[in-house]
Amino acid sequence: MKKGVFPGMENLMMPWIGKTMKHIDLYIATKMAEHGMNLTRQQVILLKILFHDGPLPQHDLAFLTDRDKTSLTRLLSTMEKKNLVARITSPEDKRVNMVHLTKNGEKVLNETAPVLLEVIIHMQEGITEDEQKTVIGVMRKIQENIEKHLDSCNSNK
Amino acid sequence: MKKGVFPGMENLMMPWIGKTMKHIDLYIATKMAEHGMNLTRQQVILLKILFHDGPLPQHDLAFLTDRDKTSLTRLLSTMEKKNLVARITSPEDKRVNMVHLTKNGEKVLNETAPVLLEVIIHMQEGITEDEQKTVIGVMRKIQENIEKHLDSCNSNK
DNA sequence: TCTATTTAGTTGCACATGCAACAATAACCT
DNA sequence: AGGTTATTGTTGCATGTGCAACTAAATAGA
Repeated sequence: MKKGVFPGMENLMMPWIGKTMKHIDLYIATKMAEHGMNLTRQQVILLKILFHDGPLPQHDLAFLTDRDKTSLTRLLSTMEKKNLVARITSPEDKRVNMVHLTKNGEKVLNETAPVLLEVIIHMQEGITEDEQKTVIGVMRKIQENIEKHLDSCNSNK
Repeated sequence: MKKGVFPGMENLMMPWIGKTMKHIDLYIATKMAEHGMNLTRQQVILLKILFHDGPLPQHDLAFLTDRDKTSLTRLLSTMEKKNLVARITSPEDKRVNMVHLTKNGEKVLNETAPVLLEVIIHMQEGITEDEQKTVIGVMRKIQENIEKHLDSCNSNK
């Protein structure tokens, strides 16, 4: 039996993108586990952002990562349990939680870097710069298209 | 604040692919909801496969959709609750559940088709055939790369 | 034949995601 | 000042995902 060919969908990007992303997530998790780390792609990205752009309110983190605030709440809860980040209520605005990278979080991020680099290099083998640019351009275009059509739906209401 | 630019990751495909897929899933869910349907991308794909390739064991469905058998178990449970599919134990091999598309599932799939077509057309606006082929080729290549490296890891053990 | 292994499917646990509804706080505005 | 509105974050509920461990059934092998 052939694997992964949906009837009438062989030439569509959508199924390919979805499946590839699933593979990437699994590969990252596997590689992390190999190095004794228990981190998801999403967690690494959050660590990276916090390292570069310092303590940030949850609202900003959700915006930057294009994630629903409720998803971020739970992602942070997971990471807080692992002592990667810390929530500190802002004194100026008691509604706001400033999210800090902990010492441990910084240490883990550093250990993560070479593993992630290896993953990226492996994934990109045999793919040209031009192809990568095309892929990024198309992804951007798809997102623009979706936002455009979602907006026009909303304005119809 | 700029949205969606991870420090040092602007030129990597990975974050773009992940985010695009999230947008696609949301767009599909929104469009389905607009037409009074409550279906995810994953459910539609399963319906499509069952329609074309008839009743199938869960094992085969998991293999075809490149999904862990446990994920499929729960995906089917959701769909069974909605009366889209039915599990029927095979008389020849009592371990096997043959998954059937129900009458309702077939009806829903038919209603789904035009909506899905619209979504695909919207998403692809302004993207050339060549670009799509490149994207699919790159996705396939990434998956091959990952499988290759995962295999070599396993054989090292 | 009778045990050992393999196979198909489920369940517990952990993780990620979004919508609706909610509480707490701040800002706005009359 | 005081009520209304907006903002920030959490929780309930639903969905999808995978690994480890399990049950039940079939198959292989001694």
